[in-house]
Amino acid sequence: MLQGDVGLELAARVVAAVKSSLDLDITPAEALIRPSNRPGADYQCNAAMGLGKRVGRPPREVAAAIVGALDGTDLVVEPEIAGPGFINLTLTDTWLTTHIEQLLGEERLGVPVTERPRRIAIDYSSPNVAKEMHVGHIRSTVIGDALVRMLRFHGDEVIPHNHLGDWGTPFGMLIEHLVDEGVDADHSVSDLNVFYQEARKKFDSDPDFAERARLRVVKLQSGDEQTLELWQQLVDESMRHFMKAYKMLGIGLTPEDNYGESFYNQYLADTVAELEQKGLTEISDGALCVFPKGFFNREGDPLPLIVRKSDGGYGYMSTDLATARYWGVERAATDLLYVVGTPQAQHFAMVFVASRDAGWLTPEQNTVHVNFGSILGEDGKMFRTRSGDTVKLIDLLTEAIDRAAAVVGEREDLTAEERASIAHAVGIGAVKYADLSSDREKDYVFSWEKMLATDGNTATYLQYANARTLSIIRKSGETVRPGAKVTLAEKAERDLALQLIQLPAAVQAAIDGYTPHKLTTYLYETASAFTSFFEKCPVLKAEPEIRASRLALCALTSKVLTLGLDLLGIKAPTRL
RNA sequence: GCCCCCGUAGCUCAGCGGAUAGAGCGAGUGACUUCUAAUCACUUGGUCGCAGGUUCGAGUCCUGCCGGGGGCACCA
Repeated sequence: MLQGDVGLELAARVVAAVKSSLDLDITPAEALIRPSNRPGADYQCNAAMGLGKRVGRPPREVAAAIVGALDGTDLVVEPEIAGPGFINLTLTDTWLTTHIEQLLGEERLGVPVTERPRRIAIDYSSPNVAKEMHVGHIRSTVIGDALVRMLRFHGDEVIPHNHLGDWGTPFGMLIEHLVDEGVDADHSVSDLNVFYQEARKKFDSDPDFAERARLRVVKLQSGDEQTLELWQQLVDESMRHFMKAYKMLGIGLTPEDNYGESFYNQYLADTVAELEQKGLTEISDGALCVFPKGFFNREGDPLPLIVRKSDGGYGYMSTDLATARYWGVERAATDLLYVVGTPQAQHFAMVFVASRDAGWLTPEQNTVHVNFGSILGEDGKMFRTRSGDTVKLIDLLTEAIDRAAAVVGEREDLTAEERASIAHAVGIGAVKYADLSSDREKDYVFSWEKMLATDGNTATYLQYANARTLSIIRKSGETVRPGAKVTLAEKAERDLALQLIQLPAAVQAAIDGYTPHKLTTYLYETASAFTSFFEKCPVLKAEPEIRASRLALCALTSKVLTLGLDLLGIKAPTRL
């Protein structure tokens, strides 16, 4: 049984052919196997041109030598050499059908488990306590969750952590405001945004209050019991809110995954002491700083990470160094992933350099800022939190579900419960998919219309295709069994089959670059290949053998779409 | 001023150094008594920001420029 992608197998064959015909050692990557978009060719090998240069022979001659030595009769039909030296590879129908038949019985649909699992600590979501989650939190939360799912499926040990903004100076004013409002009034923080804004307003306008807030910060940091209790109330209330959003979104984060700023607080003094001990710090403008090499401010002077502020307090830079130290040393993670917006790129670059200088991370340990573009308003400007016009996350999700419900409501053959469940899957899926289906590094213009669209490259389209596959199978009254005989007569059937075997490559590509959109693109193409097949190839009315074969294709399509969507954190309802 | 990211069809976006740059939306024409029309087929649409360079081959790599965005000392 072939594990993984066919492209890898083809590459191995080409490597062997190059060795035997040209006596050259090349890597599988150098075999340059690519899926081909040429009619009639499934894959192509682009190695001959480069090798021709290397051995000083015409590329077409090299291509002919490779083809002559290629041991691939079980896999591909006689390859054809085209243009300057492209080798067109077409899978035999025998191989393709056999492979499809085998995949039907395979839980992982051909995706291998990694042989070298890693321990991956991933920081994502990271909302602020006492602030309601808004659209700006979608990206980190949804992308992070998808990465967790994909990496776990890949076989890695994944440790998610939610870096809550639950500590620091704002909590002085928040706690004082809580005291003013009456500690027992359990509804006092029910609307977190209003609560925060009121506290802020009082802090700015009432010097008395501001002074109390400052004193409260000192109490908090010195561990005053009563203050900690109040603080805990704020955190708990916020967590209830976060969990509500996570539950709606189908995000797996729980309070167990909380590693907020308050958690790292206990490590800050040691972290800083260690930096001092290693001679990496210096005092600048009264602040204790680390100056990682290669970073400069606008005057051209070295740019610091301020590890202890001039007032003796610790800021986010100390905390982020403490996280790198904690996950790199204490938890021995092999990979540290931070799903945080692009604007913080320089900050993370500095933290990574400083952490390596401090010896907390070895060269074998990867640090990746899984950055993503900003959410922009319709005006193309940054969607600022303080603009007052932010869309609340819960409102957005509710709206998305309502819109989906309006369409599902027309279905009369479903129970109210089914309709609600479908509306939820479709609405939430639309929002998540909108965020996962484009290159995460690019900025994102917020638009209801785009986010809730149900046509084109959207979650709804995939869910719809899946529901149709299952509808056919349901109506057939049969269960498709592994090993069901498959034949590929029509072009639409073969196109679909070829698409279905490429899941492993798509998953790997998405994992390699932490780029979920590579998977969404593949799934969209798969759904598209299915709908073409659906239009052209009747299943239930076909002759028994064809019918069985097409049912098998439907079944495998459904498995691929369902698994793929699951890796993205999107539900695939059996009916729509 | 320095650094980072982006610039592909009217719009939103894919595109792994390979052949004639692809989808969706929009617009136009067809297709539901037939497995779900939340669909499909066909048509329309491009100086890949500009100029050099590397290469057998550049949307993709390098340099410079133009345009947009972001970051650049005690907020995160």
